[in-house]
This record gives sequence, C-alpha cells and structure tokens, in this order.
Amino acid sequence: MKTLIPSNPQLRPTTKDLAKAAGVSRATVDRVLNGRDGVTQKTVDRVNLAIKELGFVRNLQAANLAKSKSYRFLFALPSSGDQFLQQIVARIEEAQEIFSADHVLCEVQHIDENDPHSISAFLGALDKSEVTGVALMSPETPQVRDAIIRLQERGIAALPFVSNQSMMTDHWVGIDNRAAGATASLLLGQCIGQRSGTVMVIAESMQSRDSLERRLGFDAIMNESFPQLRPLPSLETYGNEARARDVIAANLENNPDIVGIYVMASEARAPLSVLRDLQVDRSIVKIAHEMTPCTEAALRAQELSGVIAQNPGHLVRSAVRRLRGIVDNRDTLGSQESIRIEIHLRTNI
Amino acid sequence: MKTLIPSNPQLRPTTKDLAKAAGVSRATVDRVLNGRDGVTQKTVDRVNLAIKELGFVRNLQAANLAKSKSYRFLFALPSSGDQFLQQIVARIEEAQEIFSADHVLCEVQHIDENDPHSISAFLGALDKSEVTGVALMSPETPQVRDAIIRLQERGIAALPFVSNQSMMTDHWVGIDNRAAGATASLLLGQCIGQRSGTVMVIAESMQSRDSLERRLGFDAIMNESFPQLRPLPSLETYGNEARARDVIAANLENNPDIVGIYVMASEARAPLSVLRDLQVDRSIVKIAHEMTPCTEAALRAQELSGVIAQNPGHLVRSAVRRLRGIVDNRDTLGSQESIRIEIHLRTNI
DNA sequence: TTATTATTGAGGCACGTGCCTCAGGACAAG
DNA sequence: CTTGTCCTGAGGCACGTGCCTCAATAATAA
Repeated sequence: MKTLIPSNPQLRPTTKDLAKAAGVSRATVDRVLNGRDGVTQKTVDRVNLAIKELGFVRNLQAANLAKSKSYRFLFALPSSGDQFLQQIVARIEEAQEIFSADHVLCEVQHIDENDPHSISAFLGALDKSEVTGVALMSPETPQVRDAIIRLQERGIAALPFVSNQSMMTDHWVGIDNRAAGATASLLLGQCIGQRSGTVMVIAESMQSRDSLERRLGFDAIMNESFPQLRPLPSLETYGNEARARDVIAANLENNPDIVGIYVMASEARAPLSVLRDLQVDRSIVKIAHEMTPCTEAALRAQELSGVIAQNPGHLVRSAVRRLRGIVDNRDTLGSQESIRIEIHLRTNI
Repeated sequence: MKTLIPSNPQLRPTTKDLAKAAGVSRATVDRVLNGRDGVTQKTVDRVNLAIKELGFVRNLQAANLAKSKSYRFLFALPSSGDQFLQQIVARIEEAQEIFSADHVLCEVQHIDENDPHSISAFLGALDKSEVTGVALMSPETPQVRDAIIRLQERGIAALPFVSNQSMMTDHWVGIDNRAAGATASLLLGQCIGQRSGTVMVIAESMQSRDSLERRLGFDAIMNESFPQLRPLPSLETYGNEARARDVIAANLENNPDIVGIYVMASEARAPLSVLRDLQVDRSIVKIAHEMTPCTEAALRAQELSGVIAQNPGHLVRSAVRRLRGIVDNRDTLGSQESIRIEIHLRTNI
C-alpha cells in the first residue's frame, strides 16, 4: 500500500561544513556565530550566506556542553498564602524535575508585592553569574518597571509573570484578563438563564490592573448580552475575612434580588466561606477564578457553577521555555506559549 | 595566563565521579549504565548505589551528541479531510520547528483508517533504523493492537494518539471522552436553562469507541441533572452530507420540541451547514466538538453556544514528549501530559 | 596442575561547539 | 624602510558520554 519512508540521511551541517562552504576557517565561522568582533563585514556576509544556503542551525546541546552552561531561573513571587500561588510553587518544583534533563534550575523567591522599593533593590542585587533569568509576579509600578529594564541591560532575562505589566505586551506570560472577565460574565449569564436580577461582584482590591481588566470584560458582556442582569459595584475584601463578611452581608441585604455572584479575586476561600456561613440560596449562580483545592471542592459540591482558570503548570513551563528562549536568543513559538482561559465545570476538573 | 577553574558548585556528577565513588573504572560504569553484560551483580550493585548516593543523572545531550542520535517520529493519521485533522497536521509542522533544536523529526503518514489490514502491514514494515517512534490515530481492532505490540517488541516506540485504544490506559495521548460528553451535556443543559424539551444528538458513526464514550457521559449528566430534557437516539451521518440532511430534517420534523443540539462528531461542518440551511430556530442551543475554522466562526456568530475541544498543539507536543520519554526510557510527568477538556465560549476563543 | 573463561581496567577516539593561543599576512602610518 | 594594527587560518583542548580495543587479573573448568 504505502511506500516506505525514504531514508534521507541528511544530517545537519556542522560548523566545519559551514567553513568549507564559506571558504573560511572554522575559527572565523566561530567568530561570526558568536558575534565576536574582528571580522570584516564582507567575511561576515559570506558566512551568513553559507548559513542560509546550508540551513545551518547550531547544535544547542553541543554548545551548552562545551560551555558547560546551565540555566538558573528565579521565580519572584508574592509571599501571600494564596492557594493559587501554592499551586504555582508546586508546579515550579515539578518543572524542576522535567527540565533537569536540560540543565535548568528553578528557584522560588518570595517578595513583598506591596513594597516596590524592596523589589527593585532585590532585582538590582541579582548577579548575572548567579541568575540567568527572572520571572516576576508583581503589580506594575515605575520602580519595578525600571528594575526590569535594568535587569535586561545587565544581561539577565526578565519576564513578567501572571501579573500584568503594561509594557512589553509580547514578552509576558499570563492570560488576557479582560477576556477572562468576559468569559466569567458569559458563563454566569448563561447559567442564570431567563431570570433577571442583580449580580454581586467580589474582588480583593480594585487597585490592581488585573482586577480592573476583569471587571471591564465582565461589564462589557453583561451590557451586551444580559440586559436583564444588573451587576453591582465591586466589593473589596482586602484579603480580610471579617471585612469580607461585613461587605458581603450588607450587599446581600441591600439587594434581595441577587441571582448571581462573581468572585473575581484569585483567592476565593474567604468569600466562599462567608457565603456558606450566610447560607446563601443555592439557586444563586456562583463563578470564581482559579482552580485550587477550595474551588475544586466547591465545584464538586455544586456550590460553584464554574471556575475560570489559568493552568499553573502551563504558566510555569511556558515561563521557563520563554526565559530559555530569551537567553538562547531564539524565538519561542507563539501558539505554544499563549496561556488559554480555561473553563472548568464539575465534569472537567 | 589561564585562570584556574574555580571550584564550581559541583552541579552534576559525571561518570568519572561515579567511577571514583564506586571504586571501579569508567568502563565498568559505562557497562552498567548502558546495560551491557559481563559485569558481576556485586559490581552492578556497587555502581547503582553510587548512582543513588551521588544523585547521578546522565547528561542526555552529551549522550545524544556522542551517539549522534536523532529522533524520528511518525504520525500515522487517517487520510480524511477532517478540519480537526488539518489542525493536527499543522501543529505537527509547528512542532517540527520547536523540537528541531532537540534533533526531533516529525513526519505525517496518512493511512486508511478503515483498513486494519493495511495499517498492520504498514506498521509491520517500519524499520527501527528509520523510525524511532509512531503515534497512531486509528480505531481499535485486533490487528492494529497486535501490530502495536509487535512494533514495541522491535524496539519502536508506539503511542495511541487521540483515538482511544482500550489497552495501555497509561500510554496514550488524548482526552477522556466520557468526561467530554458529560461536559457537553452540562454546558448544553445550563445554556438551555429552565426550558424543557428534547435534545438532538448528531454523530458521524456510533461504531467507534470514542463516540460511544461521549454518548455515555452525555446521557449520564442528562439523566442526573436535567430531568426536563430528553436526549434522542444518536443520528449517524457517516460523513455524508446528503444523508446528514435527510436524517437531521426528519429528526427535526418528528420532534418539534427540540431545545438543544449536540454535535458529537469531530467534524461539525456538514451538520452545521445543514442546520443553517434548514433555518433552525436560533433559540435552539447548539454545542459541538473541536475548534476548527468552522466551529470558531459559528461560535463568533453565536450560532454555537460552546465548543468542547482538545488542543491540537498540546496533543502533538505531548505525543512527541512521551515518545521521547519512551525511547529514552525515562518517565514523563503525568500532570504535564494529561490533555484537558477545553470549553470554548465566544469570549475565550 | 593447566587451560579457559569471565570480569575489570586503561586508554583512546568520536560527537559538535566554544574558546584559547599563535603565527602569517595585509595594510597603513610613521 | 620599519612598526604597528587588523584580519584570518591552523591547531588544540575542553565539555560528558558512547563505544571500541587490548591487556591484566580473577574465577572456574579440565
């Protein structure tokens, strides 16, 4: 039926082949490949032409072997006890194993997310010989932005991680929070169905860019597709359970016609436990963010209708791949690295 | 003047270190590591002990370099013009680029999915020196199963791909189709809301294991959570648009109270186009499988409420990583390789 | 005992690249 | 002319592992 695969023993060309093709020595090829100076432009062009013609690609393993190079990446994460963060830390340790075959070391460094000055100082103290790259999860501030730029100038790869930074829209790992809010809105609206009423929105704080974007996306879809629903102003818990209890209880009392609740914060434990204590009607549809032990249990118990999530494992691995791409100066594939917005129902946990 | 090698933090022990620690020569270490015979059990144990104590891990890049080994993987896919398949083929070409740095070559071979004999013959003719591993997408038959086993015996890695094979539950790449059907059911039910009525189910064929499992999961959730909905028996299109038109039209006529449609087939083009032609009421909720240009457009047009999908890029990359894991005889990380059931609404395409 | 075999050690080359030294040549300025 | 600078080639070692040969020793059989 089918013909066998033709055996094309076309091995990859080496620097030796390159040298021969370009009519230069291997030393010169090496100078060009590694951007060392002391080579005429004419010679450089000749080598580059040969590279193109032969389709030469440098053997990274051999190169790394020769340099006995290894990658040492740092994940600078907030120090909060967030369950989502715990997931990420766990995935970093996993990634450690996966990438150990590639000489990649990952470490976690906890930082005080609310102290831009100390973050900046910390990043400024990093040494290129000790750290190859940094994935940074931190709210955007001028100090942090500057620190990132200075990192890059010193030859250390830097990558905004999960938490959005307005600059370098192409160089970051995380989801589109506007679309995430829109997705939450759509799912909530669909689950609520024909009923009309108001929708409660619970956030940790509306200071952060991420929260604002989610809210923006949420409202857009609400307005566009669910005119019978009226989203309330965002409640802010500030990560304080007592405060959460107060504002949520008050909100419930003031709005007896609540038919849906959107827990926008990445930490849903406090809001969920408060809602449980207040014995909120089960017919009220609830949506939260991020898959954690807490939200997973709530999903199974049908206490939550759905969870909008970003996959912590993908986030971590994508960050590692991109950091490596930066230091190796090769481009990473976009479609692989875009982090998708996941929807979890109780059937696909 | 040469600077002495700074006592680098001994990153990874080498075979030399191993030899010293075990009190044997490097040649013996090599014999043990590569499973060559002619070594006393006692010596083997001593080396293995040293491996454990030092936490030795073989440097795969160096090994591959020495062997000048490269991986050559074959994706054996059905020859149909399925859009989902086209996506997969496109992702394989992408993966080619990503993995080229690791000396991985991927090729696509189209097979006649309905001719188990020719598949078996094709697999049987593969030579280890030409093909390192095969990812096979094919319905389960005894011949194919045997061919897979014989492949493995000949030292060629084999991996069921997307299409389910009952054997080797741990060694395959794809989603849990039962859960996928359940998810479709839940999403459909939620979108339909309070309304009651019947639900149309369109399949390509109910012969395949995948279809049966999806249907099973679909019915389970329907029965459990949506008593007001009555799923109809599965329609079979056999990939034939004319036939699709007939059975769907008849089904619509016989059941005027249809409130939802579940397109179970991975190719939704024909059913969607038929439904469009028949000018089916837009209030009827529709769910389909797999993200393709067709379903994506339908989603954007709000013609489909949701799409249950498995990510083609992940499927391909996961297959490559697992094949590589098999030939390198190391275990791949489960959590990375499980393919998730994605839910796409128009907000998270 | 001797002959035979099994086990181990020593050493070396290879893979493809990075990086180093040294020498030869071209060229310009003095 | 010499002197100096710039470009290039030649050659070699290193990285860690696989694989080969050859000798040396230990264990076993005859």
